Amino acid sequence: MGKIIRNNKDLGEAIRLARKNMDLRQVDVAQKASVRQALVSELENGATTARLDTVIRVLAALDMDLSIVPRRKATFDPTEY
Amino acid sequence: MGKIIRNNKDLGEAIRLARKNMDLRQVDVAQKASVRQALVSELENGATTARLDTVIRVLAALDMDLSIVPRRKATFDPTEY
DNA sequence: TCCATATATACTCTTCACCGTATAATGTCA
DNA sequence: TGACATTATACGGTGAAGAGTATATATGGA
Repeated sequence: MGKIIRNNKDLGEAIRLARKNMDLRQVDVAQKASVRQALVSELENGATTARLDTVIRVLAALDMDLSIVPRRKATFDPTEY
Repeated sequence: MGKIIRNNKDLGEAIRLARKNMDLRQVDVAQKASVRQALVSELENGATTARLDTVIRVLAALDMDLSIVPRRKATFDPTEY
């Protein structure tokens, strides 16, 4: 169903996508989640390994939830190294 | 579908449940995830705010994945304060 | 091209997640 | 109840997440 997150790159893509879909700026998300705009930028670019509470707050700002699901084979990604 | 995670308590419960279901000890999970047994204990008890990569590794050791889903109303929990 | 807005990067500082290690507390079972 | 297995807690050390703040780069109109 939802997007599987196995690294910060996955997370960053998901966050940016969700933000664009809601037509929000990084500052807006940052405010809602009580973090810096800089952090949102870093997260979207997969530049940092965030803490769980941070991820949850940012996702909440984007009306998303973290969820735990049984593992399935990852969808094939030719760009993966 | 999967269990929604909105705080470390949610995470801890999910981890412990999954571990029990697989009939594993904390040490086993710890080894698989390359963390200390102590950390698994702390996570299960919601005693710490873990980092995303840690959560992912521990969940992977339990054949689980993190996933992002659109937010829905939380299921009613009478024990919530 | 100039200007405004948006995003990325930089720097110092503080806090805390996690480590290694050890041990206390709790369960389990003969 | 005693021996063993499992889980919880303790403690000093280290690295990095995130804050605050400032500024350097895009990006997009007029």
